[in-house]
Amino acid sequence: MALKIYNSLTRQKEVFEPINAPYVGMYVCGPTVSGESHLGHARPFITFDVLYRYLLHLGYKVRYVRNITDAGHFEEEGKVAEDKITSKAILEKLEPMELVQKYTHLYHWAMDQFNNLPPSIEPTATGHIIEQIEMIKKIMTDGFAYEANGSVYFDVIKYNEVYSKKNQPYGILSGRNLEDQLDTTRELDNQDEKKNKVDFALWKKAPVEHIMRWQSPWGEGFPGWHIECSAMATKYLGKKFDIHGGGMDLQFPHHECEIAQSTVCNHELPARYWVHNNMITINGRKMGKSYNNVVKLSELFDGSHPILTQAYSPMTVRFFILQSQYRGTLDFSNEALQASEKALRRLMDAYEWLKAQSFTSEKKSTDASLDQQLKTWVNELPEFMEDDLNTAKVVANLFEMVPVINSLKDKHITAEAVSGATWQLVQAQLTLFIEQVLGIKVESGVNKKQLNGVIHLLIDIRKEAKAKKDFATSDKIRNQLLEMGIQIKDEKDGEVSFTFS
RNA sequence: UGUCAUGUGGCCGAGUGGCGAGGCAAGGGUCAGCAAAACCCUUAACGAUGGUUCAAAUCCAUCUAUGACAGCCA
Repeated sequence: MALKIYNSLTRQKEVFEPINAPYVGMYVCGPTVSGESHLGHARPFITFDVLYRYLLHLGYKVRYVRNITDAGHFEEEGKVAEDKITSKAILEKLEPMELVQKYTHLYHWAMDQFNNLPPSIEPTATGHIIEQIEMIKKIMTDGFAYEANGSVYFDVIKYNEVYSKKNQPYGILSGRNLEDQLDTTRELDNQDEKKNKVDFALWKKAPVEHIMRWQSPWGEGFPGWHIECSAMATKYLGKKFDIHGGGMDLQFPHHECEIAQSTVCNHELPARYWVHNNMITINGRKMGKSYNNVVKLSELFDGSHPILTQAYSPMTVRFFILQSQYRGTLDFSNEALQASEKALRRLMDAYEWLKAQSFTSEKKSTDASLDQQLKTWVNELPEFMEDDLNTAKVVANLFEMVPVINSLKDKHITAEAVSGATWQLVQAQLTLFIEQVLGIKVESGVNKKQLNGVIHLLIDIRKEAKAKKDFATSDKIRNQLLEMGIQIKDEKDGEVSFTFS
């Protein structure tokens, strides 16, 4: 069976065939580091992490490029032309790059919490200004962009005229036609610079107060929103690469514009497979500032957002996301997260127990149908992954096996019911799919507060033992704690303290 | 308003026309000093109305509700 993924470009599931096997190039749009990452960011990065992991598992040599947008773009194109990062920096009295650094660190921290593998290359927009300028120059030379008052715009109408004849109209990815947009695009103020309202900026002239600015053939300014991804993808993955990923909200206009830019420069569609994850909603609503329901990842992990009734661990959130297929919307609620938390614990308890067992392959099975059923569940795991990353089905099968494992643990079934070889297969495949493919790691459920409580309890028991002159017990507690790296010390005043070594 | 999606049991979510995924919750039972866990069993859904079909959650049409995009957004 071969890996099939849904290609937004062709609107169907397609068998994945790399251009240049075993090499695979994958580009995923990363975050704008003008603020802290929120729950919405978690989905694409976890989704594409799983795709990355699965491609690696299949034996591909993957170059995974995920950018960091640190240049800031216009909040409202044409109207205010204000740099998001700069404006926030003034509010916080931080240098723009200081702010970028701060949020980049926080973003990396969150990615690490989720157990996402780092990408192969993580280029920044500000590190590729030259490449972006070169690309814009090329687009202008070919006549698909024009300068107006120090800014450069992409000529969408002209592009559409020329490339419609080559079966590649503007709107090829999003399924929009240009005529509709010309009719319905809202009239924004101050658009006189553009020949047409559908045109988008490649380079923007920097207003005097703008801190982030670079010298260009058109004066001082900063790059437009879309050009960075085209420039960096081309630089690191070539003119044509395998997979381009991102959130569904980026499909239009961002990815559409990327296609137009790259096509003009490189004379071909930049990527073969366009993969888009769907959005996360909160209690049925989209996350957005106006709804006051944007949950930052740090708030999610410590439960500090008012919408949350408790904290949720990174693995709970990861598991929650993987319980659905990436192309559907996923509704977040406390109830749903709590369900995931409990479910994950049950799954991992069973898995960890099984992992610690040893089986000998000589043992024959006494329950052939159960033996066969386990093999079937395990063998279906790759099939589900290869059907457009149906992690929901993978998880469902994992849960089918939990009662069997627990029955073995509680001796409701005998160890001989299933052959040793099958148990070994189950062990190996569960490790592969839970840890490697889904990227779920064992979380220690014990926090410091609980641990301290336990130590105090042991200290109390030791005190009681000493009072009864049961020194065997008291020494056992002290010595074994010491072996675990916890040293308890009897103070002169009779109090007991402890330190972790 | 345009474009595109979506509507599955109390909640979250899979579903490739043909014996009702899975998780959480709920009810009953086994086990058990109590509790928890675990195991077994049970309940329950396919937005509405038509249509195609031997057979539809699944295909078609209309309606309805919700959402996304069209300006930033994962």
